Amino acid sequence: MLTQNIEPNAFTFSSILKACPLESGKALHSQALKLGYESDTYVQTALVDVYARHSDIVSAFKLFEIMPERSLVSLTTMITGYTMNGYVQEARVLFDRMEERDVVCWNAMIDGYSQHGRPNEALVLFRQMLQSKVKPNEVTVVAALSACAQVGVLESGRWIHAYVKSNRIQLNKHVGTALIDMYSKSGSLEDARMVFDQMRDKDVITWNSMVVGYAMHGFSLEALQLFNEMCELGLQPTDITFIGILSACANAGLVAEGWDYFHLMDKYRIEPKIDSDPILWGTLLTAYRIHGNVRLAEKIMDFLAEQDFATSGTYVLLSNIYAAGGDWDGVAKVRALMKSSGVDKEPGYSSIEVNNKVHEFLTGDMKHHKSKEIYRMLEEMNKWLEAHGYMPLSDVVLHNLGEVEKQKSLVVHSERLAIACGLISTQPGTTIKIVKNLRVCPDCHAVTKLVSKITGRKIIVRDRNRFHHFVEGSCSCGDFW
DNA sequence: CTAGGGTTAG
Repeated sequence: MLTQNIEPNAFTFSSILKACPLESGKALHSQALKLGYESDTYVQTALVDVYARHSDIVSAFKLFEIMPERSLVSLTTMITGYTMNGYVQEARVLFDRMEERDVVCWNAMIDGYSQHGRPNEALVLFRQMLQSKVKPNEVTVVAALSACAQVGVLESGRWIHAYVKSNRIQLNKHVGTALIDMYSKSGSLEDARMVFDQMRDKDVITWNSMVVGYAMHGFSLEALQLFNEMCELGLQPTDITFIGILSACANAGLVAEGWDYFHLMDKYRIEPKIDSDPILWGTLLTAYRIHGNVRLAEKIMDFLAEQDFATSGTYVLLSNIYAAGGDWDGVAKVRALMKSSGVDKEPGYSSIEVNNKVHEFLTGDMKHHKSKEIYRMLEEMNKWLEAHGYMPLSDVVLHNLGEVEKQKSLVVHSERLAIACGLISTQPGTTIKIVKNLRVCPDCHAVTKLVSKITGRKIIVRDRNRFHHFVEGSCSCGDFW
């Protein structure tokens, strides 16, 4: 166009600016200035978008600031730009100042929260949207379902599913996959599978989320079965599919099959790749915990601290390695190190959803309005455990306490409080679902197995990485986690 | 003509 000496107009600029690399964006920016399109609102908005998409939030904001008129679209573009780069609060300030809001702008804000680890705020905003006169659409429910999946709130997720049905929101690929993901992360594989089976228009991402769902729950054979089905249908598995089935093989101890699938990756031209070093080091530390190799664990830890890879999780892991060997000086050393490096142990909590309300528990929490009954139930549970000859696994407790105190502190682990709450507030025989922010501790794992046996209840626990289905005294993870 | 969706092990 330029070589033919035809002058691009504002529309040309804004359309080319969509999906263009940063350097071309900059070039187009100066072109637009030369041709006098700098005050065109479409061009300006597209430029804000280009800069924000390439993490140049400063340039984006500079442009946004000098725009003579702020339209709904330009404000939404800036909100999206902010949230894309993690400036969720700044986005919210703009959002709150808007005089009118349409569905896209609500979606941008809700999704911004959801994609940046603030699912509860996403859900609060979603409820506010329902009160407003703007109707949610497919995009809204996908963002809201993703938030439900993160928090693990099955009842709220179900409500949104019902809302989809009764408000003529199309159950397209995106909505369907979000539903599958929400159901499996909220502990209901049955519902996830039901949505999966009902969907007519499935793509590889839909299949992946079902495969990953099965793998996450420890249903390895189902995951492999589904993988075979998708291959027979001629679908090309992706790296995520392989993550799902390889972890399924690992959890089920299917070593030979694991290698077969690993070699199959070649056929689909998928390169083995590792994209998160710190987590891999954490895995190595876990292995050293299992094998009690303190010296190597220390070496790794020094390295991690040096590289700024150390997280509260890796410190706690090292501390547990010391604690398991009775090295309380080591434990104290790690504590001091955590303090000096400004890393806090992430407080563990467990939550349970009862009647659409989420009840959250910290260790030793007394804030619940039914605390008295919950603690009475805990005592009851202890009696059951004692009668079954249960020995507490007190090694796992982080602190240097006497044996009696250690056991006391195990008894009030947040997971046990949540289970006690579930036992007193749901019908006998119903499944109890718990969500935890950390990994399950070995003691709580053993206790939950026994409680499932004694009460005849199925207890489903979602921890930081995966699901545990406790049924009749055993767990779907096969005690491997 | 401008803005917005889904899956991710250890």
